[in-house]
Amino acid sequence: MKPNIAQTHSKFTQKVWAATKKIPRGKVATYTAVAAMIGNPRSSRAVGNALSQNRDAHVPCHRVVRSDGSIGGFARGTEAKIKLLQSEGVQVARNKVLKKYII
DNA sequence: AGGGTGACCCGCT
DNA sequence: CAGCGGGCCACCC
Repeated sequence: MKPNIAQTHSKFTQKVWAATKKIPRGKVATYTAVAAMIGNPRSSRAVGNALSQNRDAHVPCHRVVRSDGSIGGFARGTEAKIKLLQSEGVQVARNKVLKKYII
């Protein structure tokens, strides 16, 4: 269960968003990669948590996928996430982004 | 301080 | 290739 979403975001969460913003259009990064960018290569799970808190489009959270290329999650649904990626030129097949697009 | 949850990951079967 | 189990981490009550 997810009670109420806190408005005050921790340092960690902000770092996650900052790293996510750096992902270039047309490319994608894995949760682990983002975790590594902020200096916590093992916090991939926590990264997913942080991104789930972000409901705004200012952060390209749709450019973050799983390490195996599978889509992962998205507040507005997996379908929407895939569409966004494709609209940016990222090819998706069988609910997975091609490895070549992963940084 | 402790327990539960989640947009994860990896190894084994 | 799919399913299961155990491990990791940050955050909430």
